Amino acid sequence: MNIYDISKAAGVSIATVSRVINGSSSVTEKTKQKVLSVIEEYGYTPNAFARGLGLNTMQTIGIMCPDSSDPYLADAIYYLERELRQNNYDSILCCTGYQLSTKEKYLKLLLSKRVDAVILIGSNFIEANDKNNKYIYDASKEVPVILLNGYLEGANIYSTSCDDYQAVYDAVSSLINSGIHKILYLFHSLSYSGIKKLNGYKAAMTAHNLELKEEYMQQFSGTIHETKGFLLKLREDGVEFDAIVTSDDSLAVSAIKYAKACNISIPSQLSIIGYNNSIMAECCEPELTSVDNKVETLCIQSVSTLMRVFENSNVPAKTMFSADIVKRATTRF
Amino acid sequence: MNIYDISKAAGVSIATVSRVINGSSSVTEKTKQKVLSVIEEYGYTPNAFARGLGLNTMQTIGIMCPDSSDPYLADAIYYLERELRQNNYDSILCCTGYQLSTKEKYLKLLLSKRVDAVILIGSNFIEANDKNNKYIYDASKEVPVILLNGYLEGANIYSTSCDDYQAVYDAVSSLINSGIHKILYLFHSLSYSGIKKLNGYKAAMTAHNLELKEEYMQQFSGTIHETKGFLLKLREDGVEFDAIVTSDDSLAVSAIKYAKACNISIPSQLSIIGYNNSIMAECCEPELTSVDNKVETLCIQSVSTLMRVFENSNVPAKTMFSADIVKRATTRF
DNA sequence: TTGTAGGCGTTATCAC
DNA sequence: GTGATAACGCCTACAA
Repeated sequence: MNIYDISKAAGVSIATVSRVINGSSSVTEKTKQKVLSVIEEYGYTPNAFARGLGLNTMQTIGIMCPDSSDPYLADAIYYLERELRQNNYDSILCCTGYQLSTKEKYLKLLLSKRVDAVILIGSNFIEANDKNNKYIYDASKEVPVILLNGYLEGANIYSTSCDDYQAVYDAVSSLINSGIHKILYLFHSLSYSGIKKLNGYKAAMTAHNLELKEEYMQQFSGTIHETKGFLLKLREDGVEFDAIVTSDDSLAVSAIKYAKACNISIPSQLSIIGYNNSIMAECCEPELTSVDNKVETLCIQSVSTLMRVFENSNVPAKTMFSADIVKRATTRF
Repeated sequence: MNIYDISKAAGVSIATVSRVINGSSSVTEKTKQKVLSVIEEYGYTPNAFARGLGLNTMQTIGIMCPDSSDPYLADAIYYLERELRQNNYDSILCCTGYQLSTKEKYLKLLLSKRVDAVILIGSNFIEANDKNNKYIYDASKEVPVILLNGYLEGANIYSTSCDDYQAVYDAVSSLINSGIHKILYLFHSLSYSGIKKLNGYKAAMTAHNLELKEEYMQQFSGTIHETKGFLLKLREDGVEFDAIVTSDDSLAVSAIKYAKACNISIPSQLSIIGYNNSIMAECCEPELTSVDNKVETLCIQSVSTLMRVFENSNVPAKTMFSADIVKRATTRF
């Protein structure tokens, strides 16, 4: 069932059928109705591949993220998909894991499918060594590249992010102002935003004349229970702290488990601040004070930016939102 | 840059170029190398739309789910995408929400994009009133339909599910055998698997000669805190229970919050069993005993079933796995 | 307002 | 082993 069959059945040319389908210019109401009724009768649907071939687009955006089951990234995917669909775009999802080689491979693959743009969720895509970002620059030569919570300077690259530096700076400052000085900063990785968060911690400590100790800046990746074990080990090794600020809610949940295991009471003896304000922050006990970095806002903005890029509007290459801190029960302020 | 440009530069015909690209039949090693080097030089990538038009496939599967930010569904999406990609298929994600009209609309939309198959995650797509499932039967006339945790009988419809009935039956029986008789069953919806779970509860109670009270079968949808409020209200209204079995981990987390609020100790005074064994089960305190309904297994099986359908292998229309109960700290057994 | 014809870039079927 | 050439189904100048 194609446009020829319809044209034959309706007694018009394929051009007219096409015009009706695309609601385009001047077609007599009468012929239009005729065609529509035939289309209805035969249950005809235009072939998206043929259309794609001609128009060189299938209205599809590639969404890449390391791991769609991470609650924070899952949220982002949800909002992005919703916004894109509202603009008549489909989303091809691609979970890359955290390896550079796989990211490169999958980004190429996505481009070979001729997506109209690519959205990279999370700063894990930006490598510290800039020459490893070549795959992103390469992509930007073909389609617009949208970075969510990452930043890279380049033509056709647009980034929307949250001010992670300031967020951690504020969180740490709040703790210090409430009289807590021994603050451990626990993080997953030194991705683009990972570095900004760490710098926020450093700056806040320094600004308040507190010594920056290596032992207070700990990187760890593992399950919730492995992370708990890591903290127990730290304590055994004599590292003392009255607060833990983390780069991710799951690390903060681990911190709560750690406190439980040691009979340390929260927040009187230990304050904890998470990051992302994900569902995990509400599941734990006590409920977690967490930085809300505005995923929904970021996603809405990203898609809106992309649509404006498609329209050739003048679009800023970088947009930044400030974060909020959602106070719950793991802090005293 | 298309196949003509390459053929010209390599001094061969487009047919030969095509053969080289697709690694197909007899091409001299020499001409093959010649073509490959030209392709390399020009950085040529075949046009996926044109290929799609000819082959009538772009190796793409539509994945539908009500809400990709739900931790359980997010897991499923992750595993499905991974398995599909291993089989050289892309995934178009489509979050439909819970409204029938939207599900219908989006399923049609997906089909109009000419996906090779559709995977529906979760039993929310199966309507109790079978005539409302017409949209699924319609879809199955065009492409294979894979149901994950749902069941519908029909040609070209394949379902992979977890034995929810037995899982709840076993969970409730375990409680009863440990001496607990006042068991509240709390659930979100009466979807296909929702009904099976409820029936599992009923059967277990009946099998142990316990009265089936309406007040012990409660349906509620809301946030974690709203659900906590609902349980508090139930208690105020005089409903007494020593255990809460839920259809979803988030409900179980709410139950924990409820117990906390009433100073009821877990599990000595109140046992709680969740469902899905999602990340939430490990975040809460005490950690949640939860039914593991094997998402990863379900996803692997679903994709493998689909691939066999594509090969025209003989494939069973229905596959069912049994669930496990993961014992943590909210139960005494 | 409507129709004709060419182009989009492949793959596949023939001949040679 | 390789090369013409016809689909695949749509959109869109251009012509009528």
